[in-house]
Amino acid sequence: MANDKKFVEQITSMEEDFAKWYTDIVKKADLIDYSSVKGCMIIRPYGYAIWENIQKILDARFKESGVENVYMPMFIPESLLTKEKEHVEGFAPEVAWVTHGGSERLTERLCVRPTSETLFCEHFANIIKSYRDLPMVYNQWCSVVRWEKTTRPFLRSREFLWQEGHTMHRTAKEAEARTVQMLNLYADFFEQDLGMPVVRGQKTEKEKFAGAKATYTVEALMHDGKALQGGTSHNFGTGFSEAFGIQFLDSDNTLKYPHETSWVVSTRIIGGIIMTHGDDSGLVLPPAVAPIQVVVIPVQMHKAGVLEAAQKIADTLKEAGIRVKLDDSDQLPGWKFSEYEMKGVPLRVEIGPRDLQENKCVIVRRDNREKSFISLDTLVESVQGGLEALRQAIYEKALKNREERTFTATTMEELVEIASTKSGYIRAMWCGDLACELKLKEEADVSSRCIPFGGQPVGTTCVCCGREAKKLVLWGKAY
RNA sequence: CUGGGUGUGGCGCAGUUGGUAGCGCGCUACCUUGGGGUGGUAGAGGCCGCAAGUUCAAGUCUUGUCACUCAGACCA
Repeated sequence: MANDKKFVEQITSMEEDFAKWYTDIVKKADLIDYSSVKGCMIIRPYGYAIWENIQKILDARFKESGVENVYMPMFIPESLLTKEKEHVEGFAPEVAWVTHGGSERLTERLCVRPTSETLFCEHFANIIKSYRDLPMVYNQWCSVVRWEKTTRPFLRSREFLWQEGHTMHRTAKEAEARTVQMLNLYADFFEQDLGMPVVRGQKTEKEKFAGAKATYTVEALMHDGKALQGGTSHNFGTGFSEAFGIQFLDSDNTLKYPHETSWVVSTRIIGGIIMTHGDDSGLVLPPAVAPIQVVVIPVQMHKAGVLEAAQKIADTLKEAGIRVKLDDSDQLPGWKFSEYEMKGVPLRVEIGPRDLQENKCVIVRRDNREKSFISLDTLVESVQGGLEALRQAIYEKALKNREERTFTATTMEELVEIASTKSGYIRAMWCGDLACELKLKEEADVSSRCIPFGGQPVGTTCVCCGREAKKLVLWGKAY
């Protein structure tokens, strides 16, 4: 039953204006509302449910890997924040300060946490005494505040939700292993659950986290060819330990500094989901995090038996552990189709009088709108199969987009040419010098996204200066 | 922070040489329709972002300010 009718236009098309398309979706899919404080957004039930699903999946995996959840205060005294030099320099420009309690001026101003390394470190210094106290593998789910100049829902807001893991280890080797372990955990989550292909790699000195020894990243490519850092995992070495005087007595009876790691994902990944999978009809949600995985829409629901049949379908799916919603509101079916497409519900089940007689229903996939008529006897299998097929299809589509948008440059002219005419990743060799990185920014307006793990060299000399190069870097424009 | 755009019922907009606010969608009720936003009837809803100024009179002119938004710089 081919359907070539025009679909209702309710949002700006991607082609026309990607940024406007994005904000249209965020609003029309009921994910957020703006608040009276610039850059602070209200995450509405549908948007928050996505975050809750993300939390549920990640939290379970964290705990499987030995993570314990804690909660740290939201205020950091100025003296504490400034203990690690690189760290404070990285964050000072964008922290919000509390200067008064009631009407009284505080003797020391407090910053609203932009991140909690310093708080964790202060605490670790108090509780770590012996090698027997290690490793310490903590995480917290909270919000942080960064006074950004320009803001965009999910992508850059002044307050945002995240998780921040902070761990302390006896040896450098163990800390490095944890850093990589968490990076891989994120990568699996992105690829398997969110259907977002990622590149695992290391950040350059310039792009790494303030105070870190090494920063690893999973980089995703959005539909418009801009990169988004999905998750990040840092190895701090002993830098913070030394700054905060965290020491433990090792089994050889000498005092040592523990090795620290930190790893983060934020609500920004919701923006990533939108910009990876969405289309001109709205959101497309990966089943793993979709608040509603299947919507059941009765057609001619006042005819005998229709609503009952729809209810039975919903009940059957719910029993099978599928998140299902029956929409028996008095909106017209066509209206409902558009509504749930905007909200990115992966599968739609239609049931009407015609299907009843034949013990059938219609399943429609959100990503390609393919309709199939299925027997009610195999409903659960068909729906599960449909969800799985969609999961794979959106991953493949995103992967194809990335492949089509990954270019290679061996000369500066080539790189500038690509950067000015195309949008995506540019693979190019780099000597490791900051000057060349800055020059690429200057001349091609690209930044280094990461040094991919196992990246195959595309040459032997730096694309910028011509000196010997060993590292392949993915360059691009980022959110 | 720099530069551009926009602020008028919930949303999208109109509003002429200054004369005291209108349209579409949505919302409410009823009818109708129902496999891609059905059609109709009757309603509710506005200190025109905020503050000064000019004027007999300001949505309209002036200045300031705030917010949203886009493009940069910066960051998850």
